Amino acid sequence: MADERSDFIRDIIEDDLRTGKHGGRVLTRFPPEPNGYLHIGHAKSICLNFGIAQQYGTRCNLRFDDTNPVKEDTEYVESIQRDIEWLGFSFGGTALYASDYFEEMYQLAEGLIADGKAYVCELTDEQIKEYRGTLSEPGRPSPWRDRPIEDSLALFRKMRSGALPDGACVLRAKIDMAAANMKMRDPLLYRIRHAHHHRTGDAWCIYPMYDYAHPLSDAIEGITHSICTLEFENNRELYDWALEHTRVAEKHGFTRPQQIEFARLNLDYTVMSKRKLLTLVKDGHVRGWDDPRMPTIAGMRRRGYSPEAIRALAELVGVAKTNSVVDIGKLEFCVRDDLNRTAPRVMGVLRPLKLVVTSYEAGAAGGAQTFDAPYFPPDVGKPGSRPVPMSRELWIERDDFALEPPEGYQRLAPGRTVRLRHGHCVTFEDAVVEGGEVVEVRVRHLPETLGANPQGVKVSGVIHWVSAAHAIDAEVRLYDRLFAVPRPEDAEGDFVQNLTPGSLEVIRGAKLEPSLATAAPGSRWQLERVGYFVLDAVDSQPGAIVLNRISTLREAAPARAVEAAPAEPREKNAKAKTRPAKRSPAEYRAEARARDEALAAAFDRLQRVHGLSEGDADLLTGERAVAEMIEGAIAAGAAPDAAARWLVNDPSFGKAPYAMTPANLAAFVALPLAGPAAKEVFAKMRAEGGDPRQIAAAAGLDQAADDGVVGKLVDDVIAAHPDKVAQYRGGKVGLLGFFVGQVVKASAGKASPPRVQELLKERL
RNA sequence: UCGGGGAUCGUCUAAUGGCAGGACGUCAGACUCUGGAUCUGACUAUCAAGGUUCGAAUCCUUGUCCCCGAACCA
Repeated sequence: MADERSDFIRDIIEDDLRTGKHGGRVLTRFPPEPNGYLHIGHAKSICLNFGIAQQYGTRCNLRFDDTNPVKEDTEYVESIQRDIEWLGFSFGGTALYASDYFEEMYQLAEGLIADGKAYVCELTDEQIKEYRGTLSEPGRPSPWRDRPIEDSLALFRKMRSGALPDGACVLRAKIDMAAANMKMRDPLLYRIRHAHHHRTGDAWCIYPMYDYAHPLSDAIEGITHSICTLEFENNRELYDWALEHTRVAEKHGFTRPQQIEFARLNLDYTVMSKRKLLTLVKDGHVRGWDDPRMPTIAGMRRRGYSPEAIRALAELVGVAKTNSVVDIGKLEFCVRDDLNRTAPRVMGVLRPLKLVVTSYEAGAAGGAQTFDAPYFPPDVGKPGSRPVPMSRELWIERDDFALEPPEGYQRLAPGRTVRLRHGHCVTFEDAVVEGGEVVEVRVRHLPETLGANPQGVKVSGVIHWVSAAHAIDAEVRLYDRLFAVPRPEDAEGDFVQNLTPGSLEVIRGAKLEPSLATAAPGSRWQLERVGYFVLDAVDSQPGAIVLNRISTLREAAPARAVEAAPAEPREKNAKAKTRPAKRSPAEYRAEARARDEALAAAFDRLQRVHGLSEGDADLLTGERAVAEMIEGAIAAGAAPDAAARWLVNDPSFGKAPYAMTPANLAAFVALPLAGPAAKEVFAKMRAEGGDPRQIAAAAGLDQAADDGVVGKLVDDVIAAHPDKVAQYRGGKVGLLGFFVGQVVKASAGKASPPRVQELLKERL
């Protein structure tokens, strides 16, 4: 893997490696819950986590997140392992299980209780919900929150002992019922579940919640980068809380893992949620989890998609934090791109029409002749060929003959000559029509046209064919997109209403060339001019071949059906509608001034006395610290507009308290500093305090470089980039910024950019 | 008492104050014993407005839109 692509997660890992954050270790994990089949969205995550492990020469743990016995099953454990290995990744043959850590998690929970960090709560689930408050209202503490530690400990042990029924009580973290992040309002750590677990059997009747089990599992294994999807952003604070207060990583001699969230894969014309996929299976809209129309790994495998194609898609779509919906065409591209290079070409006719070559001898063998046809076209450059028998009676595709050809039709029609792929050219003689339908076409072959074009005759195209006497029959299953609309989950009503009505078409009398008789189930082929197909791994038998269409060939414009996908206005989702409106920072500042006369007075003064704009005055009077800073600086002699500019454009505005004094600020704005140098000094003064003159002097920024020095740097930069200079002189004036940047960089920030620009313009 | 994220060609994704680039797609052409593949060319973007700066996709402000969070699910 020479040019490994990067992304923001790999950037973080690189940084951590550089700084030695995890002692140079990298360890990822893929943590599915065994409650469903893996789908293409999981594939992206698998490629990410296992891909990183490969790239850094480490391991990715497959860990089943099996903390909810009522939903989980070994059937899923097995399918998940199979799918990961099929995708081409290795987890060392042994999967890990969160349930293996139940005892340690339990002990750590007792520790939390002993530290006063957790308590047993006897509120009912309705009460817990009620006490939790809402998005815009704080919660109230549970009456059990401050019960004695000993009581909680005894009760927790009783929970474990099995003496308590489901729902009697739960273990909760004691964090903050008023936290703005609802995940931190005393979240549940353990609940009672008298249920049989697929691995631990009946050993436990209490089970840890995800938010507790997950960080602990990561830490126990020594995971360094715990990569998950965006919806867990709110959980990160709790993830860190659990690590901090159990100190579990430290107990295992590891650094604490870091949770990083990325955007899950969404594909248009597809649904991806486990619940909806389960509905499709259970309600019989598809033939099972491995139905070739399903976006499951098992479905795509049966459809004939290769692991390489799926990995290529993951590579193609990249990793970022933007919610996105990937064009399903990208998947199709990856599939075709892979198959073009790997699938041998053979011939097969889906909807047969009899073609009689009258110039051939009559009889069963029909003056048989055999062509040696290569499996791959020259551009693919792979070896191999097979014999293709030819005879008097052939099958051709019904679509490849037209009595009245439409414009641009490059196939057989009255008066025309076409090439039989790998064989002769044939010229139309006659068509037999019965009941308005063409039932037979008669042609004469041109003997000298094997490997050569006929003299003086136009060849209207190339069509595929199969010798009728030698053909083998096959069932062909043509799959289309499962959903007819780009976003099946968006439309109101049930998503199954958006199913494509004929997403599976079964053709029974297809005719294949005889070489396919020995093809292996699961093998992939291109039926030339028709598409890519795979012998169905389940239903295809020797003598009774079943082909699944993996994909059509890419079709050029004239043949392609115009598919209009009108962009319906998206409807806001139901949850978004219930969310309370937020107030803006501007509203908060206005409220602060209404509350605080001093702020209101400053707001007024800054505008009327010091001449600041209303906008700046507003920003500077939202809180005391800022108002005092600007007014203090002005009192110390600072120009009001300059001081205001620096405060208002401060990247840390409102994020951190000022370390500088108003006098520092006043001294700063009086300094003859500009450009990056000024920013550097301001940032340091703001963060650490101190006299800006000293800061500037210490950094050597108190004096701008003189023209002589700058002039030399300009000459150096011009000499170092002759190609850019040529482009600039050729009219690419945008490059001026590039040159200025180079010179300023070379001067370590001392050159004055406006002066550099002048000098550059003179000399370019 | 609301909090956390996000917005760059039609789509996905780069550019971490200095040339808005790549891929998919679309269109046009070349080539072709697959209407495939390949090749060439074209197309199209920084959510909006203000500000800072020699220079802004990137920094600041305001606004708009989207996603996530109130399971004893993960």
